[in-house]
Order: sequence, then structure tokens, then C-alpha cells
Amino acid sequence: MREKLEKYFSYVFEKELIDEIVQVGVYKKLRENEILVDLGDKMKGIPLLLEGAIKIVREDKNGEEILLYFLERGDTCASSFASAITNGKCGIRATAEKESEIIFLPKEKLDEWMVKYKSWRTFVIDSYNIRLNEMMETIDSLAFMNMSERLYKYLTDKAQIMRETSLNTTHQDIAYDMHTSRVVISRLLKQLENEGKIKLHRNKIEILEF
Amino acid sequence: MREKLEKYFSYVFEKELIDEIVQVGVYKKLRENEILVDLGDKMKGIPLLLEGAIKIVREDKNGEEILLYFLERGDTCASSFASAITNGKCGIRATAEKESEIIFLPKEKLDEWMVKYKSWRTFVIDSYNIRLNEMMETIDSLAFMNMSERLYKYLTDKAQIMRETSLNTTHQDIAYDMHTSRVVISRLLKQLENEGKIKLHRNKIEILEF
DNA sequence: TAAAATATGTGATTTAAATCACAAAAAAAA
DNA sequence: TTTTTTTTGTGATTTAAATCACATATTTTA
Repeated sequence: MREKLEKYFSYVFEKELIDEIVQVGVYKKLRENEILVDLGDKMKGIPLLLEGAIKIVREDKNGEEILLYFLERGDTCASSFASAITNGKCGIRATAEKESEIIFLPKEKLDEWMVKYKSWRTFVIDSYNIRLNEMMETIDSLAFMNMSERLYKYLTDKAQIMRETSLNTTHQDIAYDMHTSRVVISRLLKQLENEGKIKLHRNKIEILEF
Repeated sequence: MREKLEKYFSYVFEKELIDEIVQVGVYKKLRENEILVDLGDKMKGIPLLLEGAIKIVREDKNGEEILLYFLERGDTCASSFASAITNGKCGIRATAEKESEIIFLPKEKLDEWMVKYKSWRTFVIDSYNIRLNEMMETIDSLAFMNMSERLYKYLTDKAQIMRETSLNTTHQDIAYDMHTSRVVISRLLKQLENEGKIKLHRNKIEILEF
């Protein structure tokens, strides 16, 4: 745990803070598709992502989903922070897109560290800012882009986060994330393939152009 | 200034913090439609809204707009906070929807107060959380609601923020905020009027049902 | 008061996306 | 190997929203 923490956080956190995190943090491995946070959960702490990729989705009353953004290593979940601090419920679902490793930080420390460590304050504020910007990008996509553009952005964004040039996914899964229908996705994917931007396989999409 | 600050913030901030704000804060009155923050601005501080209502919009490369949310008294602008702290550019435009009063807080104090005042930490984190939730609501609207539902939500939300039951606005202005066309808005408004939810006048919409 | 600008109303048409319906290929299970 | 399930492909139709085109109020200003 200390090893990975130092690998990704040594230039973010002071040594003393890393020491504290090692003491109170709880290491956890998530298998692919494991749910880390569900709708309505009350968080007793916040996760620090050491390795892997986490998908954050929003769900409405009818059970329909829309992807908000992905987390990658070095990130934390701003919604969890909110929930932990205010004792409120979490409005999102977080699912591991691949095997991931996290450190769970108990909520009692969150405010204490704000006073003690400049690097922690910076990290928390930066996390919120990054998340606000991601949300704005999501809003931009929904408001200003057509399905084909959104789809291409989805594919390239996800490939980046997953650190792969091919995605192992089905048309139906993409449709769920983008809150549309499988038929629409299949047609647009075929179109992107004809434009030479991607190559389609069963359960797999190769991205040829970024 | 002290008077209004105490009126809305005495139960939010400690007395010592209010004293400091009075010392370093710069009071400013905004007239209707005045631009407080524009795209690409670098913020030298953050505004604290004492009175009035501020509209926050996002703009894409083609100059097309979409409303993100409104601020009301007691609120601050999380994007400005981000911009002030990181010295980065602001990705939004903030416009006074009616005459408003703000206090401008210099960025040098923002981090200092995080260490000194528990109430400031709570205020900052709460502000971010409220904004994240607003953004999620905006995403919900875009992803899950049809135009008619979005329009009705827009009208009732805005009326609430403006503390009025009628809105002085044109169909075109609504269309800009919702990133659609005037014709679409005019038709849907007429439909809402037929359902008895609103009453239409020139330059004015009465909301009959909340 | 006449002309111009602004705001709203409404039919007709187009378009992107959603939906329906079904076929076929590939993989998994029996 | 046969059957079943999962995944993908594609024509046809429907629908919400966008766009075009123009009429008619209402207000402003020349």
C-alpha cells in the first residue's frame, strides 16, 4: 500500500500526510464491475483511487442511467466527499470498470487534515474543480453535440481512461451509458467504422483514430 | 455592508470571520444584466452574493449557450473559487439577472481562512457540494426530460430564485438559456398555458402552478 | 402619426433519434 | 452436436424537436 501510495501521491501529499494515510487508510481491491458506491449510500469515508478505473453514473426514478465521468488513479470521488462530510446520501453509483485498488479514508480525518496539511487542502479543492469541469464537459456534450459526436467522444475518453486502444464492451452497454438505444449505437458505430475511425468486432471496438 | 453580511451570514460564519470579511471585502452593486464574470476571465477573488440573483451559463465555440444554474443570496461561485485558487481561466459567464449586491473576497485570504475558520471550510465545501448537485440536476434535465418538462422546471426554478411569481422575459431569452429555438419555446409555452399552469403576456409569464 | 423594430402565433416541412420488427452470426450451454 | 442465449445488422415507421416561412400584434422611435 505504501509503495503505490508513494508512486502516485508522493508529489501530491507531504510525507507526514502519507504516513497518516498509511496508518488510518483501509486498502481494498475491487474486482471488475464491483459496485463501490450505490445510490442513496451514506459514506463513512472517501476512496482514493490507486489503480484502475471507476465509472460514475447518475440514475433517475425510472432506473435509466447516464454516465457522468470516469475516475482514474490519483482521483477521488467528490460526491463521496460531499456525502461523508454532510452525512447526506450519495446521488450517484460508482462501479469498477476494471480491477481497481483503492484506499478508504475515514471521514473523521477529512476536516482535521484540512487544517494540518496544505497539500490536503489543495488536493480536495483540485478534486472538486476537476469534477466540476468534467460535469461541464458532460453538459456540453448533452447540450451541443449530436449522438455521433458524443459516441466518438465516449469511445476515445473511455479508451484513454482504460489505457487501451480497444474497448471490450457491447453496443448495449454503450447505449446504457449514453442513455439511448442499442439500435442507435449500432448504426452510428457502423458509420464511424465506414469513416475509418474505428473497427468493430464482437464484444470489442478498436479505436483507430484519436 | 456589515449589516447585510450579518443578516445572511451570521449563522454561517464566526464573528471573527465576519470582522475579517468586512475589513478586506470589496462591496459592489451590480445592475441588471451586468456581467460579473466572463469566459476566460482569471479571477482575483471570489464573489459572495448578498442580494439578487446571478445566472451562470456555459458557452461553446459557436457562441451557443446553455444555462447551468442560478445563484441566490448566500451563495458563492464555485467556478470562481476554482479559477482564483488555480490561477486558471473561468469556463463560464455570470450575469446579474436583477440588481444584485456582492462582496468580493481577495484570493489571498481563501486558503488562509481554511486553516483559521471551521465555518469557512464548511462554507467552501458546502458550496462545492451544492454546485455539484445543481450540475447533476442540469444533467438529469438534459438526459431524462423532454423540452416541455425542462421548460416548466426552468420557469418554476427561475421564479423561485427571483422570488417572483411572474417572470419578465421573452420567449427568445428562454430559448437562449435552454439552447433551443424561439418557435419551440412559444409552442410549448402555449401548451402549458392551455394546461392552466401558466398565463402568457407580452414580456411576462405568470406562473399559476408550482 | 407613420414607420421601424420587437415579440408572439402558427401552418408546413425536415431531420435526428427512438422505436418496432425481425434476421443472422457467434458464443455458450445443454 | 444441437439448442439456447447473446450480440450485431438493418429495413420500416414514428416522434420530438428543429427549421422555414410568414402573419399579426405591440411597442418604440423617427
